[in-house]
Amino acid sequence: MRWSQFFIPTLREVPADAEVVSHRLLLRAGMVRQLSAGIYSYLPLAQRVIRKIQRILREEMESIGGQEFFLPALNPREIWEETGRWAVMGDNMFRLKDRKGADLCLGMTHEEVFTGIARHELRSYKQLPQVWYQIQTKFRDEARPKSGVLRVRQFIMKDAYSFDVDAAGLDKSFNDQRAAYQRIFDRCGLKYAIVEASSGAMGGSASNEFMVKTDAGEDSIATCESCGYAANLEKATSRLAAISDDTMPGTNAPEEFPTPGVRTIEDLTTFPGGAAANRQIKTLVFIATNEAGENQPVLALLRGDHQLHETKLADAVGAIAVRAAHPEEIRELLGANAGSLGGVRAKEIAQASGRELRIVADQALRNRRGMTTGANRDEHHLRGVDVERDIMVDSWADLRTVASGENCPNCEAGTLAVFKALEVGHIFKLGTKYSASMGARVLNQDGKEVPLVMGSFGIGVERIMAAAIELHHDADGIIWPRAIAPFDVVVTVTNTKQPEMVATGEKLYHNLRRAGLETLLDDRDERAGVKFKDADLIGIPYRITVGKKITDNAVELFDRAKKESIDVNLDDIIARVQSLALAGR
RNA sequence: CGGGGCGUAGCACAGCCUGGUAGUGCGCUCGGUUUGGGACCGAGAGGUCGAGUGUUCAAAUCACUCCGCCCCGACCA
Repeated sequence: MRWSQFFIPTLREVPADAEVVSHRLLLRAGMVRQLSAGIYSYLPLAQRVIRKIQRILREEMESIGGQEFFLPALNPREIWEETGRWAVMGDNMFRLKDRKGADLCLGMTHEEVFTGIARHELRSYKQLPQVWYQIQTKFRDEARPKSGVLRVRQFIMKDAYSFDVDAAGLDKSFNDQRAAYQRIFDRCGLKYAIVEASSGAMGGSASNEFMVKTDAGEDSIATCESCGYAANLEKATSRLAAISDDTMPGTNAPEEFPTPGVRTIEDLTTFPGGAAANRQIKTLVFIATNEAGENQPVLALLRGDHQLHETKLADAVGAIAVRAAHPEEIRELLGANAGSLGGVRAKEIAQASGRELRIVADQALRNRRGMTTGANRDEHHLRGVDVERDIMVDSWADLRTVASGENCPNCEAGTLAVFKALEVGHIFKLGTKYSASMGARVLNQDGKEVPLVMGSFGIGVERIMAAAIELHHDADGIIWPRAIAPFDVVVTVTNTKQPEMVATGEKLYHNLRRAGLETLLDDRDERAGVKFKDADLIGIPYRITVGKKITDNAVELFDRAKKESIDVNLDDIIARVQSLALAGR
C-alpha cells in the first residue's frame, strides 16, 4: 500500500469526548469513526486489524474441529419465544416489525438459531460432537454505550456452540475451547486472566471469562498471586478471620432500644449503646425478578462492614435480575424506613400485609450472636440478636463483595488483589437449557432420546483490538502486537524530492512485498517529522527509514516497541525484517 | 431509567452573562521559502451557530419544547 493513496485520516488533536486510551488512539490513528452512540465505522486500517484477528480465530476454531457457519442477524420472534428469551432480554434487544406487522429482532447471540438447526438435523449420538461457530455482527441496545468500541450497540463476535450427547462430552468440548481461547489471546498479544464467572441469564452450570487487566474494563476481578486463584467479583470469595462473640453477654431475646437520628451503620457505631460495624447486621431490601417475570421481595442480610454484591444475591435466589426496593416499597413491606430495618420478625410483618418475604443471609453471619440491627420501627434498633435463634433465614449464601487484601480462599499464604478488567471472551457450559426448551434431542447409545448437551463460547473481536491498544501503547501512539498489526513494516522515504531516496524506497517496497511482508510505503510529500509521528501513531511494528544514509548503502530499522533504531545494509534489510516479522505471526 | 454537562467551519474551542458585522488555533486549497521528529510567510475556500416555536425593530446570544452526543450512577450472556 502507498500511504499517499491509502485512507488513514490521522488526527493531531485529541477528540474531546474520547476518554479511554483505546478510543482516543483508534480515532487519532484514523481507524474508527463514530456514526452514532455505540455505533462505529471501521476504516481501512482497523479493518486490516480486524481481519487479522478473525484469521486467528478461524485457525484456532478449525484446529479443534470447529465448522464455520453464517447465520442471520435478523431473527423472527417465534424462535426467541421458545426459549423465553424474547421476554428475558427486555430492552437490551433491538426489535422491529416487518411490513406485515410480524415481530423480528436483531440477534444478540445465536443459541436459538444454532439450536434450531441442530434439532432438525442431529438425530444420533453418532453425529456428535459438533462444534459450530460463526463470526457475526451482534446487536444489543445498551442503556449506556461507552468507552469507544468497548461497550457498543453493534459489534462483531465470534460465537461457537458445541453439541454433545452427555456431560463428559461437554467437558471435552469446553476444555478444547478453553485451550483454543488461550492460544487465540496469546497470539493476539494479550495478557489475561481466566476467571470463574456467573452464568447469569445465559443459564448453565459453569463459566469462565477471559479477562484483560485494564482500568478501561468494566468488570472487577480478584486474583491471588501465590496460587493463581482468579474470579470475577460476582463469584469471588475470601477467607475471613472469625469474630468471637464469647465476650458478648447472653440474652434470651433481642432487646429493643431507641436510636434517634441513626440512619446508617456508621451512625450506629458512634451512637452511645451502639455497636461496631462488624457486630451489626446490614439489612437490605431487594426486589427479585424470576424467569417468569414474577417479582418477590428479598431481605439480604450481611455483616455491617460488608458490601453486598447484587449478582451474588441474584444467583442465590435464582433470579434473572434484582433491584433495590424503592423507599415506598420498603415502608409498605416492613413498616419502617431504610435505616431501621432488621431480619427479626420481618417475615411476620411482611405476611401481615400479605407479602411473602424471603430472607437470605450471608455466610459471615453464621452462628453470630449479640448482634445489633434495626427493629423495623423507625429510630429503634435491637441488640442481643442471635442470628440463627432470632431470624428466620430461608437460605445462607455468599453475598458479600470481597475486597483487596483479604485472604485467598484457595491457598494458605495468599491474599487477594482486586483489579478492573475487560472481558474479551466468555465460555459457558450451557447444559440442556436451550436444547430442552427447543426440543433438540438425539438418540444415545442406549436408544434413549436425550436433549443435546451444549456449550457456548464467545469472543468480542473489537474488544481484542481495543484491549491490545490498552495494553500496548505509549505517549506517541499504538504499539501493535505483531500478529495483529495492520502492516508488518512501513517504509518511510524522508524526502520525496530526492530521486535516489524515492527509488530506494520503491525498490524496498517491491522487494518486501515479494518477500511476503505486508508493507506500507510512506510516499507522501510531507516533512520527515510528520511521517515519523504518523508512523508511531498507527503503530506498525517496524519502520525502515530511507534517508541520507543511502549514500552509504544503509537504511535505518526502527523497532516501534523498543524505540530503538539501527543502521542496516540495504542488502540485508529484507531478510532482517522478514525474520523479525515472521517470528511474530 | 435517574443525575450532570455539552451542541458555533473537518477537529479543538472563544463569542452567549450584558441581543445589533460569526471569530481564533489546527487541518484544507494556491504561491513562495524550507526539508530527519507534527516548518515558515503570504493569499484563499469553508458556517441553515443541533431543530422547532416564542419574545423582540433585531436572536448564536433570552424563554419553552424536541433531538443528538458525552460523563457519573443504575443496568449489562
